[in-house]
Amino acid sequence: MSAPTTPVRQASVRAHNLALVLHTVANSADHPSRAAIAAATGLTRATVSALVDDLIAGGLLTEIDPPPRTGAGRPAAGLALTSAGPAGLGLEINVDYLAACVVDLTGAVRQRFVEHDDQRPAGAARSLTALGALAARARLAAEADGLTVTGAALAVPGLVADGGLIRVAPNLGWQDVDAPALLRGVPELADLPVTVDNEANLAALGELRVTGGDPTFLYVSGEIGIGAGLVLDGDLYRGVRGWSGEIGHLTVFPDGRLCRCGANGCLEQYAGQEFLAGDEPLAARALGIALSAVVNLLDVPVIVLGGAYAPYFGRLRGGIEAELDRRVLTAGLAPVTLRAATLGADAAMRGAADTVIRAVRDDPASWLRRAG
Amino acid sequence: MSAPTTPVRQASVRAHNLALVLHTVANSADHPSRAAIAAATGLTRATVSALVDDLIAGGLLTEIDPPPRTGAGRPAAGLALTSAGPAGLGLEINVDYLAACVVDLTGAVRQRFVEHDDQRPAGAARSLTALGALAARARLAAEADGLTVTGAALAVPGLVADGGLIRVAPNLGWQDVDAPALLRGVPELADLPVTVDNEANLAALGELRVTGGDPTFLYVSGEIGIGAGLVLDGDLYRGVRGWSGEIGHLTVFPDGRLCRCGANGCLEQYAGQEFLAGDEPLAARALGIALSAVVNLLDVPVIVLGGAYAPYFGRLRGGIEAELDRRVLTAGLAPVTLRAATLGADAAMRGAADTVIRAVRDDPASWLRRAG
DNA sequence: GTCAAATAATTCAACCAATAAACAAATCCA
DNA sequence: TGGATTTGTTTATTGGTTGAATTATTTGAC
Repeated sequence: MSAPTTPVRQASVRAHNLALVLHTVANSADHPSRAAIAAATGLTRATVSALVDDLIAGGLLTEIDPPPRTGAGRPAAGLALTSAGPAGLGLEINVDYLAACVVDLTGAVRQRFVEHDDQRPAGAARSLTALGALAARARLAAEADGLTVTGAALAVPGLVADGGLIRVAPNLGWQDVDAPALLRGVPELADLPVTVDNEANLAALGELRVTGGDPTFLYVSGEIGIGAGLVLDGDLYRGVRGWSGEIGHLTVFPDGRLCRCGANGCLEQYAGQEFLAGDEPLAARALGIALSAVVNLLDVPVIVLGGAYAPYFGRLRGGIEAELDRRVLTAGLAPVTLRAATLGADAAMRGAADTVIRAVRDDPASWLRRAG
Repeated sequence: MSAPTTPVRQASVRAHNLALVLHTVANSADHPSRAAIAAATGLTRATVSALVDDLIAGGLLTEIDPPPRTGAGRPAAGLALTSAGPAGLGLEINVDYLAACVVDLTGAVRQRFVEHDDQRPAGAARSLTALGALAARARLAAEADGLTVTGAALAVPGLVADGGLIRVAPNLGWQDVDAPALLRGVPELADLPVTVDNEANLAALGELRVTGGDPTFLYVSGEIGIGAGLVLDGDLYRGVRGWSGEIGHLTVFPDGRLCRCGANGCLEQYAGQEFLAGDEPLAARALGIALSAVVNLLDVPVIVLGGAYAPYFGRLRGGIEAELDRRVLTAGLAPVTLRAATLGADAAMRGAADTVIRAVRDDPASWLRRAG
């Protein structure tokens, strides 16, 4: 019933309006004044002033000294997100690399460490220890730079259950790995809250931040496996158990090739990385069939091809669009936009860092309580 | 960014908490006291008292006279939703019948009119005029009974655009029909806000109310066409343009039978009502393939089979579950529950009425303003 | 160069809603 | 009959927004 379940008190009003002001600054193209924020949000100037004072005192906003000039009247003081303040640690573990980055409140990447190395022989414990070391370096460098890392998120190519337990990551050969526990074993990270999520989910969030445009889209990540991240109205849809987006195992040819999952005709067997290069037309057709299922089911107006698909985009596009045109019931009423991803291999790691930042942006009040 | 966009003031706090109290009463198995509501919501007894007073004054709650007895102490006054108060008018137009019902705040069906008649030769204008007459009778009967009909919702087997425009209803032979405008032509309905939605979407909401259990499920309605309503976390997911749930045109056999939509191998060509009776095993297989796509994509834990599927449930179940087991990647981690719908042919009409009631339940403050 | 107009931001009293604590009401149990 | 107990109401307090008045700082006109 979408039942409201928590009471609201005055403090919640303030928390909401703090987030509202912070979002207004974040989504603004220029550096808005307090008055501009008041006009944009519908709050009074008095209220905005009070809220901005809190946000400045808490180190989330700063006044930009040379304010943007206009006509007559007292000049406005421009406001901007601070680049010294809370930051998110984004981590990624994949078949052939480990990566860590720190992103500040403005979305800028402040630290970035990548270690190319085949992780399959290492095993979960060694991989995560190595990642922990990388993460520790990133964190220390960021904090030396005046940032406060408030949390970490880890992207993995696999199924993640509640609590960050990695149920299975087939291409790494992992099963039932408690990644947060292993990362907490690294002293420099022990105090950080760590979340774990599917690589495609986080990559979708990474794309969301940079595209800025459509808040509803499907991000398809073609690696050895094929995953997808579904962003509905600006929020990642993870599914009830967190297992949404397993587009690689959508059936495209019911009696087709046997997949390692045990079923026949999974998309992965036609458009996975290893099949992609040899036969783009078939891959495009299979992708087109699977993607039309998504559009018919969810009415998603935009599809972003990422991971290994991005470099093949030009060769895949025509074949995919042909299937979409034929198979999407509403294709005649409104077209489906097909785009290549823009972030490349960093998407998941940046999306991971972004989840941490997003938590601060969505609930600045709790950061302010913490900052004193 | 799921950006908050509206300011919050004290009045919003009250509006939220009014909805919170109303929901608590609605979702309660018994008739809770003010103190019980306070305990359940986290509000103080004083606040709950004040809110309840408003809700009683506005005619949404009533005190139940013989209160449920407990041990010691002053006896509690039980609270319940009123059965005299706001009500929703649910309308449905389908190939072979017109229907109208009125549902009160408690969810009880207070009026129900069904007119069996083939609508295909009539055309949109005549069908909607006839439905308007039926709706007018239902409304008058309900208001004679002390109810206030606050709005209407219409279920149609077709694609609906913003504003209630029916883009296409293939089985009725309709195209670009402005249903709200035609209904407003009926004098007894002219003042009612009317929304229009897809039949499967509203049937899903109808099932949601009666099942009460899982707030995330897919409702599949097998009629001549096959539609689906997707309920995510208690809310209907309509898609960006309102065209979600077109599961009938999911591709199950890419080179299979030609569908009237122009594509090959749509589910509808294997599991539509006219194909269903002859060959249940194939229908079950096709449904299983399509439904595993849904589960792989969305991690939906429950699927409800309605419409023409409900009577075939026993014969379809095994075949569908076999495909789900084989094709859903996470089938080994957690099973998918398959259920038959419980509401029968009334589901869409009741779901429609429920959307109206739901609006009052979710925002009682605006009803109170109106009620004075 | 001074003053009016304009715009930005702050101050302050008023209001509204929730809270906490005290109080009143109505029952049970000894 | 009286204490214990639970419900519901009353009252003072707190916190946050509003709106109007005030202060601050610039442009432009004379």
